[in-house]
Amino acid sequence: MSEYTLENHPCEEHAKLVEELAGTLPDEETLEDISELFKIFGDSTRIKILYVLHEGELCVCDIATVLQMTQSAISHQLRILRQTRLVRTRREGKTVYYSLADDHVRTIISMGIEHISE
Amino acid sequence: MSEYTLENHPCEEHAKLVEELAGTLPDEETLEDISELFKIFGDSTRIKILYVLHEGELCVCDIATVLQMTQSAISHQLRILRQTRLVRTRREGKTVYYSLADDHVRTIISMGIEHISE
DNA sequence: CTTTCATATGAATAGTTGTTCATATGATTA
DNA sequence: TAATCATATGAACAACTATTCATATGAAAG
Repeated sequence: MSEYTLENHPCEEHAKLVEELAGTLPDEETLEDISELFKIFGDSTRIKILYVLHEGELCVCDIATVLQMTQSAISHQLRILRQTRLVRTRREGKTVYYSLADDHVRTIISMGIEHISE
Repeated sequence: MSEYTLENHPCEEHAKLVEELAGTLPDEETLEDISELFKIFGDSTRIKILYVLHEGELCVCDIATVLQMTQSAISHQLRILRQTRLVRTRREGKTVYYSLADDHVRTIISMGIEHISE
């Protein structure tokens, strides 16, 4: 027995507050989506990719060169960024150019940088 | 051979741009710190904890009750949030109250919510 | 001092994730 | 059509992580 319920709650006085909060909590799916979004930013390779795309579009091999990583590793990460719609692609012959999907991504990165530099 | 260098780069025309970007990229440690920060937000349990603390301080067992999880699981996650200075603690007898460390945390969560609702 | 309560933590485990290697796809050029 | 180039992807593996269970700590009450 270690999972508390609203019935056997040990801090009796908090019961009302707890019940209220349980009501205001967004649904599981939404909270899952939010954490999934942040999970994308929680990898230094992906942060680096997003950072270099900050300036403008780049092709896959250019990103690999700048970050000194293999084309495969970069491509795998770009797939994740593409699936979560954080980056956009543009094809030009054999080359595929990647760029940030919108300014939202920029803002989130800036937010992280700001928090770190304190 | 799959790791590109500035020397054997296949997209000759991009060489200059690539070299420039390599220079503007923040140092490894900073980028690691930023991704580490986002990694904290990349777990739904921690997001939920931060969300319920949004309203005000709560003790460990109250958080466990609201989130319908074990005290142990919550305590482990609170340790991570404490170590990364995203939450603060205040002791009152046997009870330990947790609250958000600063408004920065609030802003980041709002950011995530905003991005999701599109 | 013993018991009880709230919280913290170590060890174990199951699930997840990032990179590598090999190979496939899809577009250009010879 | 064959060869080459840029990119994508599947499988495998190593590293990491969140939860559970058992137990420890530390404070209050009896």
